[in-house]
Amino acid sequence: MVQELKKLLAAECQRQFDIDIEPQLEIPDRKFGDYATNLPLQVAAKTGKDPKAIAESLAKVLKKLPQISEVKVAGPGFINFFLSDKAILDSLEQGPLLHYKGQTVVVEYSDPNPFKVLHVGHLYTSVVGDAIAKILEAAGAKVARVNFGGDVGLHVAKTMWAVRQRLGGEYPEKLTKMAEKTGPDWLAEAYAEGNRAYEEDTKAKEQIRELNERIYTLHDEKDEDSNLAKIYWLTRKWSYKCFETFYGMIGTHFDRFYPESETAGLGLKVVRENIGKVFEESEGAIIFKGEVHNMHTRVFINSQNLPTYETKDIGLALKKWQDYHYDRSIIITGNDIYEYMQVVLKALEQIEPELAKKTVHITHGLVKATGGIKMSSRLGNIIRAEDVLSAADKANTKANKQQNSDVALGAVKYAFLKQRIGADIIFNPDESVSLQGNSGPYLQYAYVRAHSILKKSNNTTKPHPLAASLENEERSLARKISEYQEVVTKATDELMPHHICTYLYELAQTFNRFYETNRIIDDPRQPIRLKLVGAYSKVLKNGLELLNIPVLERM
RNA sequence: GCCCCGGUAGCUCAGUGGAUAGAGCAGGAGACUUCUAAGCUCAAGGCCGUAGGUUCGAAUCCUACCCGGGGUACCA
Repeated sequence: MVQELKKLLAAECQRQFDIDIEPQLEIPDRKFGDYATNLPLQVAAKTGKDPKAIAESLAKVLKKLPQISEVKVAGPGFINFFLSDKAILDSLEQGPLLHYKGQTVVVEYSDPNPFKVLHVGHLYTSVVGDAIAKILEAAGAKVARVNFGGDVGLHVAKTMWAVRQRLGGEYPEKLTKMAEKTGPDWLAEAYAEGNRAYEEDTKAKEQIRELNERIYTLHDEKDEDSNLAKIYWLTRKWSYKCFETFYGMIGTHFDRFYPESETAGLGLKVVRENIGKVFEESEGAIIFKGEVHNMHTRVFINSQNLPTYETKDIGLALKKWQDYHYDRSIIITGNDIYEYMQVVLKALEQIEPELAKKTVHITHGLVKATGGIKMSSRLGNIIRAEDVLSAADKANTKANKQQNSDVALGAVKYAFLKQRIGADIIFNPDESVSLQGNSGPYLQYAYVRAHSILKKSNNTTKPHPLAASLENEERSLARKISEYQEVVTKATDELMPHHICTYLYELAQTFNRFYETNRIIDDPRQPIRLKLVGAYSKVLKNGLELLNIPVLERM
């Protein structure tokens, strides 16, 4: 309906004032109306005519429409109007617009590294990335969720070095006794050790660099039998197994994992082909000069002749294209690699301009946890993802006297998703779970209440004609429900799921107010009210599903 | 130095050109005891980092500066 009204206003501006303009309809403070537009001010700016006169003239047209009940001209040239009750009732239960229909979108997120710890930052991007993938799917896109991880590179060599120290040499048989469950933490500790040694001990640094080369070679030669290879493949398997378990736990999945070892070859080939065109040699390395593009220079192939992350990322971009022929490629990472990615994308633009044009890089902040979550110094002062989940579970159990991992998970997800993507996130498990207000459990509980009414009504009601008009509080609820489609569209256009959170919270609040003072079952207005509760619970459920927050029928 | 991100109520955040800047938490007051109270109502709380500028209109755009975080050649 919004679309129709916009179109009509645009046509009217064309007819009356001979200008081409795209009208914006805003949802203002409720007392002003259901919609407001500053169109007259925009028209006035272009034509030099009096905005109030323009407003009056456009208002006349709106007044004639059956879906509009009241139109007012206000302030310096706003038009405010109310929808008719019928128009509102007709627009309940509108699903998301399918404006991504027929498009393929690759969404890359989470990106944990094997051989390192799966930390709270990975949990965050997993939740946010999943929500973005979901809203794109709801808009009709075919979405591929992909995950990029460094199974080769300096950090792997650091871990391998410490593993070798711990085993007293390259003795894979000593590892087989270790349970897969404790393996990942053991590796993460080893990484922290290796990293320290790399920085503090020049001899260790030398050995780590040498190991780095050996690990690349191991891939090139498809070595599975040497002692180092046996250690490598076994520990690598631990990591990937741990990732799968984790994604299962938070209810997400990936269509494809791209280990760096699989993108390095293609990246190297393409970078080498473009030496002299895009890249150049400098101090024994192959670099991309960023300064001409107002960026900084980065090394793509180091002087050991090994690919850096940059080259593997170029390989990844090309692989994704080969695999999916996407219309859009979305990459979600921390903002610490913003400038890095700018350089990589600029280099990609020189090689494959079309791919760079289709790529969007979304960056988010750091998660800083408080409220009883401790950093692990053994892992290098890092908070593990599972520590956050278990802290939330504990806080919920304590606050509500019963354990429910769906509530705890919903609380964590909502706490992450409700904030606009970009700035750092301060996460407090106590607040997200045990406290009331704008939280995941509040929304889950709101759904439970609606569900319980609907369930009860199934047994008691007979079909009845609906009331033709709405009472005040019914109207507020109905109006809020009908905003859903616009909100989801906005979230999809901006790739910002937090808009949905804000909306769902306001919706639940509106419902709770209504519910507090109005009977539904055994009330003369039962039929219309049940219709509203039905539409409300549908929208709430749909919204929570877009965020991948568990929807419960009982709590 | 240069580049990027952030700075809104005691705390955590919405609001990114429109009307009197909104929520939650914490602290204060209250109603009702129900279709699930993890709820509802009311009051209190603001130099929107600072100073200029653009505009009919600025938390929002521009410029400079201050504070916090990040990046800046062989890490990811």
